[in-house]
Amino acid sequence: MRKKSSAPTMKDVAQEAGVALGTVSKVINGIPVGESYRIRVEAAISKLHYQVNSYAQGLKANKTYTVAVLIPNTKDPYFARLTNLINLSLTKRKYRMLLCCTDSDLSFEQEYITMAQQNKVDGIIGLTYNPNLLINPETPFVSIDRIMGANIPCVTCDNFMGGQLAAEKLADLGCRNVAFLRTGSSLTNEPNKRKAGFENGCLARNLHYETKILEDDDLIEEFETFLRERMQNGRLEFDGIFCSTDLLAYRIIQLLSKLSVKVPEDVQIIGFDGVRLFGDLDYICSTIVQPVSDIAEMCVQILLQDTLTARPPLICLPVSYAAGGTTKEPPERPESLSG
Amino acid sequence: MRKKSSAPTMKDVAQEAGVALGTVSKVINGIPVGESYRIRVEAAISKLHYQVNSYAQGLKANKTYTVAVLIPNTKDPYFARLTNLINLSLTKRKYRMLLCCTDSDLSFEQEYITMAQQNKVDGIIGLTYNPNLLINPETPFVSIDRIMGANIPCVTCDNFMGGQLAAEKLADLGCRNVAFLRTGSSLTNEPNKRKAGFENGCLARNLHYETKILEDDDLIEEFETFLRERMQNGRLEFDGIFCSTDLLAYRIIQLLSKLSVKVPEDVQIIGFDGVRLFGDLDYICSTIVQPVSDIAEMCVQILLQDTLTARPPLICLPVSYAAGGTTKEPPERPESLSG
DNA sequence: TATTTTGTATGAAACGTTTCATTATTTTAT
DNA sequence: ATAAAATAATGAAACGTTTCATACAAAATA
Repeated sequence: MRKKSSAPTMKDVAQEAGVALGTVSKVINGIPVGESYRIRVEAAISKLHYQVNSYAQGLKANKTYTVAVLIPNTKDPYFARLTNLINLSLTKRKYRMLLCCTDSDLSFEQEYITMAQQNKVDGIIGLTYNPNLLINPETPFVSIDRIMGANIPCVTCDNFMGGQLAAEKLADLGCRNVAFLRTGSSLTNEPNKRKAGFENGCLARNLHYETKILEDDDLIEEFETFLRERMQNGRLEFDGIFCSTDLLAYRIIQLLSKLSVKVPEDVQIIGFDGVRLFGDLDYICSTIVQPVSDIAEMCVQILLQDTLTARPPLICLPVSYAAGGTTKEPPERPESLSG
Repeated sequence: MRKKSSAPTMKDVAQEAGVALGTVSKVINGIPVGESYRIRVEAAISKLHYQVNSYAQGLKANKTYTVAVLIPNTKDPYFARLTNLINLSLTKRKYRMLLCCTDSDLSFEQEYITMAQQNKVDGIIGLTYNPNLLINPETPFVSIDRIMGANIPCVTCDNFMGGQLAAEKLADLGCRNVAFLRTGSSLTNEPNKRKAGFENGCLARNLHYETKILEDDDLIEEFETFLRERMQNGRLEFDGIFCSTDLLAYRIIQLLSKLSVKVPEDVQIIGFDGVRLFGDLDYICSTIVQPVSDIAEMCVQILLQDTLTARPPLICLPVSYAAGGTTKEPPERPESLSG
């Protein structure tokens, strides 16, 4: 009689151990059984190299211990860090993470949500852009930075306060004439409040300000035109710039270097996100730091807590400021070589 | 009679449409059925908002269309990029990616491999460090940068050639006295060949060289001691340094700035990996660039191809050099603001 | 019209678990 | 020693699919 070629099942284990199916199940799930039974079952398991089939388990339990995370990409260090922290938080709770980089393809976002509803995952954490996502209200969903609907919790940082903080910092550092730059479309997403907060802060400190927004991410060259127009005799009329993200800040700095404008001597720059090199070395620019650990933790906590008690639809976490060399202060060096 | 509260099943659809179970299955799987049947089934599906339960499918098919990716973290931009590209490549093939950041916890690596063997995933792509991983030969596994065993394919770049290239570049740029620095333990992983390649290149070009290796990643401060010892009258005796990774290069540059050694004027530095800011902006240092797209693509290709024909156990992809401002050449600016 | 062939829908069985009503055994009380 | 109660193992049924042998109807042939 040939040995079965496919993987051993609980039935095989039961037979080998000379016990019933239910007994094997109990041993596997840590439910107490008689000493002698447990020993025999364990022996059979290791003899046969038995492994549970989690699909059969999932079929019964309708629970997968898997969460889908939708994120534009992992190349942007902010997203990469967020992903890493969400993964950590999920792992702590014995959950697994199915990662979907939606990149520019908005249809991926819907596809993954559909998948979630096919029981492949227990819930979704999504940083999405597609404005028409169909989310079944039965599917646990936590949104990052975008308000999706009345019953879908959204975790974000205090973007308004962040904008305000940027204005105040620039004022404190001696700026009198500042600009706000942003790329990306004007969806109903929370980060857009950075602008309002900045304006509010400028008014409070009596700062003259101007705003320039490019809807299309790819047309960043237009900022060059904008900045050139604001130059006279090789001098930029702004002495401070607040960029909606660190990525944008970095590109603006490149641009300014091309225009021979010095940072931070001629113009001070503050970004947003708190991006660091290699995740925890230097800040790449002075920046409003998102509490990325807290955001990750909060998303997971809200998603996995089964109590569906009334909860605030919007969880807004505090931001902070960090000097990163693009303002007239000594940059902070988080935990590097402080000898 | 109350409506069932749980999600509708194929049975419900069959009943609603007045057809057999098998017919519903066919419609769902795109197998031709009579026009009138198909229409009725489709109507029932949309009426009931039916979604297939992929756990039941998985149980039958023993196939999950999911691949686990084991990676230390996503904070390191190189890993983040690799993850992103693997995800892209998997998505193209209709596969999903279960991401596991193993971080410092080596036991996670084994846990995920066990999981794969419980049919939660169809295969694994792993960049692992745990030297004692137990991999069932039945489980499709592709290793990155580490040779795991005779029958486990390993994808890597030409690390030896990379080291050689670094030496040659430094020689071409006028260096006469160079150093190789590395952190991390000396496992049997492929990247260790960078050292041999570098030494080989130095010998070929008649460069004087020295090597300093720190087994423990956290003791990077010891490089400070090392470099201080190699200084006389405020002048470093090396005019070129090759670092085993861009991360290390970056930290060495910080260190040198503290010692008032100028890069690239006093000492030229070459790293390894090809890390760029935000994934595709500037190189953060002059570097040996890994063909990260090809590595990702190759891993997926090898993992998913069902033909188990004899294949080379080691796939070695070519590297290239890129100037990034830490050597005496104009840095390359990949696709940024080339106005 | 009777018979064979072809094409297509049917639904029971199987995948590998977990659950729980039933049965067997041991312990305690009388 | 017997009855009752407590404890623990048993294995059939169910989870929601896919598959495939069977049944049926329509078309083709005699």
